[in-house]
Amino acid sequence: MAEDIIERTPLPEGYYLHNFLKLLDFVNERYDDMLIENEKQFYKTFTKLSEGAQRLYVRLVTRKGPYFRLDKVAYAEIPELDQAVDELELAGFFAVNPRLALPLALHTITKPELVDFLKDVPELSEFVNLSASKQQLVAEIASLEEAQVWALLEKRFTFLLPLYQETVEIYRLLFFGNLEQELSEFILEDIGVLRYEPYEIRDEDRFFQQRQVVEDLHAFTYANAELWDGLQSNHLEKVMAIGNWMLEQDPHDKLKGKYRRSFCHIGRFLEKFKLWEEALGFYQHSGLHPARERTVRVWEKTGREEASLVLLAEILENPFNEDEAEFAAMFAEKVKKKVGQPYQKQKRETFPTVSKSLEKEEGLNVEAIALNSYQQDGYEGFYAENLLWGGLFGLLFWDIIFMPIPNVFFNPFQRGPKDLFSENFREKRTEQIKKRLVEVASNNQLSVTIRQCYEEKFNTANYFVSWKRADLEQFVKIVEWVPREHLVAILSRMADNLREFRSGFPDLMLFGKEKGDYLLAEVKGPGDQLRPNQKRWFRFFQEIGIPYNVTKVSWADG
DNA sequence: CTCAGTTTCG
DNA sequence: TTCACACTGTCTC
DNA sequence: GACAGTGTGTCTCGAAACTGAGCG
Ligand SMILES: [Mn+2]
Ligand SMILES: [Mn+2]
Repeated sequence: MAEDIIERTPLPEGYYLHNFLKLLDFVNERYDDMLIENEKQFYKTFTKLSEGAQRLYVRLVTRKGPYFRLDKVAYAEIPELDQAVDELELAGFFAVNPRLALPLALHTITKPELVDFLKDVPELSEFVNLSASKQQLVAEIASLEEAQVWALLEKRFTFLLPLYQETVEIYRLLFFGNLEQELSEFILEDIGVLRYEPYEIRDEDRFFQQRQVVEDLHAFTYANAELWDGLQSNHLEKVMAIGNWMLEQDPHDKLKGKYRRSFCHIGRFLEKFKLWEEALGFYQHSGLHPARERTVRVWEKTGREEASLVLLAEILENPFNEDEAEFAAMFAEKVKKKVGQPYQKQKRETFPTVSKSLEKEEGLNVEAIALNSYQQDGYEGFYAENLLWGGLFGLLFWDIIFMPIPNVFFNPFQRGPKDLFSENFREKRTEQIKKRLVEVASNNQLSVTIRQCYEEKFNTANYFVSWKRADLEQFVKIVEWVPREHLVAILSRMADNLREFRSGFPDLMLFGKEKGDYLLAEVKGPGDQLRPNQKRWFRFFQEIGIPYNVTKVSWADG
């Protein structure tokens, strides 16, 4: 493969500063009207610093920190370190020994260093247990007289704190459109990790149109990160505090969707604590799916069946999506039955099922065991699920995904257009998609086409193609074995709404002896059941005549 | 010493 | 900050 | 056996360095 023979030339010294300046320049050029005075001043002052100072600032501002210990900072390409530090402090880019929070400063000191330090300082060591864990030690020190601890620490250590962090974040946000991506994106191509599609970015395409959105997104990103921390650590007070903060915000319309999604997560979290009314409040402010579903369920289990029936009727009238509609249809009958209203008996939906009694094997999941069994039955096959079908879509529609249409590409490091998962993705590319589907239906060289795309685009970032796990021969097998009208039907449905139809594909792709002889199998072990999106694909397969089944595995004794 | 989780770096 | 599954308890058939 | 709720592993670029904890 081509990537094996790429020689990696070492990156030029100070490459990170070069990239940082590229980022700043890109933003300055594009967003001059949106930068505030403070940010423009940052740029002016920064670019006047010596190269060593600039390098040191970028080195540290891109690290986690927030504190750094001067005695631990050393970079071969910054020989005059002390001089750079002085310069940065004088110019206001570093604070030296600012007293932020003790735990943050203690974080820069390893446990052995900390014990060593405490042993020399009887004023502190008499109050702490030196054999405690580091976490405890930090907590104990933090509970002592703060000014005294700071003074003692500063006698032994010098702490650096890069300033203008928020300014740098605003620049990053303006460049990437998010805070997940970092400066390291710039070198991924240089070092051969991956490539980015060279799509066209027009001068007038900007991720942000208003300063307000930049600031609102910045604030949201911070709050949301904290929120997720609270959700994952089961910290009720923290989640409540952030939730209430979020409720008080009045962000730009473009941010409302993000807040609403967070409200749903908060509601679910509060339900776990049986805080029904609080959860309902967040659902009411959300409005996104599954907020109404959760509202109905909470009402139902807290004796408000009548209200839930009214909301269920509203949902059925105007469902948010297929998932919500299916829920409402099912749950309405359940509630009617409960309150003694006439209801329709729910008929169980059945799908073609193959039952297999197989032996459990150490280290193999149920999908692999089922696949083994099918292979013994004479099938050829592999584990497919969403990655394979997504990958196939990504390869066959590559140029359409990266088509240069207005306002979808904003920086050189995107894995797809901004509207990839929006409802009007297809609408905006109607003709191209239509034409491509005709090609898929009729091109008798499709396996060649897919090989070419695979080779040409190998390791190029694409939201749908996971190169690490993609297997060209599997794509080729599908293209050769699955009847084209089936392929077209599946791909067309995906293109309709990539958010809804990128998931729910069956686990296994199985092939018989002759072309056209194939099967999609969703493996279900004991206790597992079909998910709503899996059922939706099955109904679609049924309609089209695509062969599929549920493979129910039970464990044989022995 | 090993081991696992995190952070840095190119 | 997604998707699918494992595991649990409850209810219904 | 269906359904609901809860929790977990997985996605991350990968190698190397660093850190803290537990073990013998
Ligand atoms: Mn699966
Ligand atoms: Mn499965």
